[in-house]
Amino acid sequence: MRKTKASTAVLETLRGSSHALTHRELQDLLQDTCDRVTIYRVLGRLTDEGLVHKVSDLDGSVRYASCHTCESHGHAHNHDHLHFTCTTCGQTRCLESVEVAFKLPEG
Amino acid sequence: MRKTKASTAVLETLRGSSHALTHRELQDLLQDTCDRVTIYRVLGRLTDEGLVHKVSDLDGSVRYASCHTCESHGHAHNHDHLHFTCTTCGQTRCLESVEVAFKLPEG
DNA sequence: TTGACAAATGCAACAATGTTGCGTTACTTT
DNA sequence: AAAGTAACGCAACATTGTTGCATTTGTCAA
Repeated sequence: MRKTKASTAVLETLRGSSHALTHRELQDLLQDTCDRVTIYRVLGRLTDEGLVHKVSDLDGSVRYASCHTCESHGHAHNHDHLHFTCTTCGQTRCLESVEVAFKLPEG
Repeated sequence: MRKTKASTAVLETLRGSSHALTHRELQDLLQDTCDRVTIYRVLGRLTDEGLVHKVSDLDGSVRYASCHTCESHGHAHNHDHLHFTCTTCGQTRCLESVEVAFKLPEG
């Protein structure tokens, strides 16, 4: 993946945000840095690379967050952590250090 | 909420399905029973009433499932349970009896 | 440093998903 | 059976995401 104006802008914006951003929010923040199609493509690549992860909210809106804890792990890293969405402000953020326990049924 | 051809058809279809369905899948299953806009509106009402719940998949697709365990509880019931998505067949279903434990951080 | 190749971009067009307005239909209640 | 309103169909619109293709721009090797 090449380092371009668009890809660095998207990644920087996500890294600078405390919470997960939608495509629309990124588009607004990036103004005329690049085309909206490019944002979709950059997000796709960043997600593939594991630098960013895709979160879908309870209401169905899709958000992206930079991968703070696992960004150096390359392709095989995992994104397993909770996401917390505030029902008041609507912001979604990663809770990377909260552990979850559950037991899946047989089979 | 009135009992109409569309609302009963949607609810029956969801109840008859072992897994959560997208709007598109419902539309295909219901054929010419009603308009696609009506399906959206029925799903909205059923969700408000608590007869159905909305699940958004990891990939961002929105699905609906009938509420088996809590459908008689009316407005104040909760939908708290896990959803399991098979990465092979893509089906999503409710795991209503699996308990989850985690500890939210202070504040 | 330069030239070449492939990756990435912009633009236009399209596809899919979800929403709104409005006149008409059909549940439900009295 | 009549009346009132919720729900419907249809058309139009809005938003979100995808694809094709010609052009631009990183990157790597000579």
